[in-house]
Amino acid sequence: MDPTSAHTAPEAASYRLLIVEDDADIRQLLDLLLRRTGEYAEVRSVEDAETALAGGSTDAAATPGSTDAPAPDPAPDLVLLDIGLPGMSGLEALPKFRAAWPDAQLIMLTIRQDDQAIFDALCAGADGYLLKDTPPERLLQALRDVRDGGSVMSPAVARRVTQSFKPAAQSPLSARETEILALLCDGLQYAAIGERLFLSGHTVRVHIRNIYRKLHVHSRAEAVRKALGDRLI
Amino acid sequence: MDPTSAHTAPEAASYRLLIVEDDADIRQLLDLLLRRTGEYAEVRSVEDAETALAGGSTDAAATPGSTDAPAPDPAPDLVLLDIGLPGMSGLEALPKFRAAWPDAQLIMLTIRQDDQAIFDALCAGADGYLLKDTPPERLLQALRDVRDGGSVMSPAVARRVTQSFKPAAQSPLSARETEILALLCDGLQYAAIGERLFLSGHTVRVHIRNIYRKLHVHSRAEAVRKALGDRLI
DNA sequence: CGAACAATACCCCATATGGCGTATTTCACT
DNA sequence: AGTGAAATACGCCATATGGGGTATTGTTCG
Repeated sequence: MDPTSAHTAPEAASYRLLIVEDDADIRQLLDLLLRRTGEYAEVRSVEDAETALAGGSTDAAATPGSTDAPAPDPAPDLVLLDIGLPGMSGLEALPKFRAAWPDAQLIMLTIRQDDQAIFDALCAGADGYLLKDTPPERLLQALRDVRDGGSVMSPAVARRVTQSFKPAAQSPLSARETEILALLCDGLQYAAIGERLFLSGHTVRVHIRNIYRKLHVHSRAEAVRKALGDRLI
Repeated sequence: MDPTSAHTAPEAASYRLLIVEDDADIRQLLDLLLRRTGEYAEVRSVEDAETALAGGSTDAAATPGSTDAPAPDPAPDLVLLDIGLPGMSGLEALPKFRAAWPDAQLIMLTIRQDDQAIFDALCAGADGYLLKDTPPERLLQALRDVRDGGSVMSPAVARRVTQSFKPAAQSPLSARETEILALLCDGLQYAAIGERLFLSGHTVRVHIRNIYRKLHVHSRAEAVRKALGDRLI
């Protein structure tokens, strides 16, 4: 029943963490928190993406057990990545991390919760998105969820994401126009749409003309883009 | 620090739950679990969507405090909705619930974790998606997150969702073709694309022809649909 | 070294598209 | 009773589109 122990397998194989966070205080706090759990074979924390990709370790001194041998740093299994980094931003770093460690779980850990950052990160291939105000217990739980093959999003982030799937609140289009727009998105041409709906091609054309006017577009390509982007269909 | 008390405001205003679940055992278990917290002004549980929308209560007998007056059932603030319901499915019920209670949070609580169910539900306007194997403590935490304005997804569900944002693993298109496809999605025509890329319209046309062949489409509309749907751009 | 592909550029041509009209009917709202 | 929007249908016409070719130049890979 204890939520902190649920799903916590008896120390799965070696599992390596990498923290990329420029703020020294937060970085060391995270480093300490995650080390203390004893759940991870390695916790490495660096201050920027360049260092992470180069293999260096900012807080190496905080790891008494490690030798000074420049171990060829095995791939991390999970990366906690800040967005607001000096130099290469977390968003720019995402694809590079993905290329460097294809099997690593890349989790954003940032203060930003605007749509821009969230969807940029997800579209760049982030496997999760946590906010920095996540309480320690929940952060640990989230990382366990990721280790178990799941993904995680802070509730505020999940809200943005679920909202993004919702159909447009109010479409400027009539029911008939929406119906025709859907067929247009399927690539059907005037006559074909007409056959489906038992209309003349002329009528379909008028409808599409009205759709273009209402959506402020001038071509099928733009109409399809807007229809899919704004979830009009 | 206790994760079960974090974010739990001192009994916010009245907050009503509605559970729609056909399995009597599960329904009563949920009902009991949620009532016991004392966090909710009302916990109503019904066995199908029709009953929920009609205002009836299957487990009314389990609510000793309630009178037999047919109260005009105030709108619930949060609905836990199963998908595999007898009669109207949870997916069909979603829009009706949304229409009946525009401000309610509609959270799926189901055993299904296939892409079909998940994305159907989200596209139909679900505010969250939890799996039935969610441990009780985590279910309660999730509902608190929802009450606080967030959304929730079980890790396995969140995984599917985050994956859906990732760019296509391997596109059949060359870099140049991808570039041209992007401009095509913007609604530009041959000549305009050519101007942007310092190409002749003829060349653009050949590229687009090749794109069509590789994507198995025959029109701009289909190409745009596929490009956006498969995240080729 | 040859095959295959990517990228560039041009040709012909039937058809689809989109901008501009007009017109009728129905239905809702004022 | 009138105004407007939606849905139906038709016209003209310049241009864009897509299916079919050919050709040259590189690069890459076996």
